[in-house]
Amino acid sequence: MHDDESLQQGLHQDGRRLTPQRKRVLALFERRGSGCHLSAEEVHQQLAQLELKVSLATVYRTLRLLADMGFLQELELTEGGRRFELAVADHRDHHHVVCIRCGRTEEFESEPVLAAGAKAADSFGFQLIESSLNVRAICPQCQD
Amino acid sequence: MHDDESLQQGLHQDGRRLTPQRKRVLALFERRGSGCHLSAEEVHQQLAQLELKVSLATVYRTLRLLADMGFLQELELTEGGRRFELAVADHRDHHHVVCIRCGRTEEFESEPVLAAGAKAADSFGFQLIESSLNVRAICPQCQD
DNA sequence: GTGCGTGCAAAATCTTTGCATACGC
DNA sequence: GCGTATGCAAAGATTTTGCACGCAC
Repeated sequence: MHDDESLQQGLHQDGRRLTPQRKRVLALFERRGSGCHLSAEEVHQQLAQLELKVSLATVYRTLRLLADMGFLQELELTEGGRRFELAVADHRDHHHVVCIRCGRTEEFESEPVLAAGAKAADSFGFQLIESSLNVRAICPQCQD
Repeated sequence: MHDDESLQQGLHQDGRRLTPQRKRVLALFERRGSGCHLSAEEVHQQLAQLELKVSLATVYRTLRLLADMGFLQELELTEGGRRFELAVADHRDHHHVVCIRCGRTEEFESEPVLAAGAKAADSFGFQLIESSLNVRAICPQCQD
């Protein structure tokens, strides 16, 4: 579990500052847990509901910052804008099954997939950062 | 290799029409081959260079149509807009290694990855459509 | 001829940026 | 205090849509 201190430490390393806004955004993801995918707009609205206003521009800046720092993970699902989720060590390399009709998303893990991604990166001389398998499918409710 | 006839046939099934614009867009992808990822803007510009003008709005509409029909495949790389590539039967399930710095992309195939995707979809009761593994990494040229 | 498709321009989204002010350090 | 971060509003980037005309069928 990340806390204010690890965030502060990471920020100070680069001469950055721990602000209420940054704490709020990260805390929101932590409250929601590791399986939660949020867009910038959703982060903005959910914080507003909690009476913790953060401007949308700052949400965008903060999401990018937290993703660059490794606290968040950007998803590549392309369904109505970019989404982010908490990057937790033991949860970093899970994958997604997305329903192409209703958007319902399930997660899973797979050792062979991770191994294949690592092997592929290596074979091209690339330095692996992370890999994610997106499975597009139709969920039971949306099947005709 | 798709040709005008299979496109026409698919279109007519749904009361749609074979237009020069639709032929041009699909033909562009076929000329480029199966490994080519193009955004709407790129399709628009490349057609313009060939003196085959298609309005950008129509390019967007056509890309979505062709993807829905299965001629094209939408990629989920989220690097500067959505991209599409030709969906060829024997090439449908390849995966991508993307350099997060320069965007260079390499492709690879992996049987275990396909199997893992199919198994995951099945375990949730989802009907598999396709799966793609995106590996984010740093290419040799961009490594410090 | 019927009605789907196109081009154009406007609108709707989504995201970034410039700048003055506020505040973490 | 110094310099980063924020909020606001404007600009940018990307994608969609309304409408009149054109063309595939």
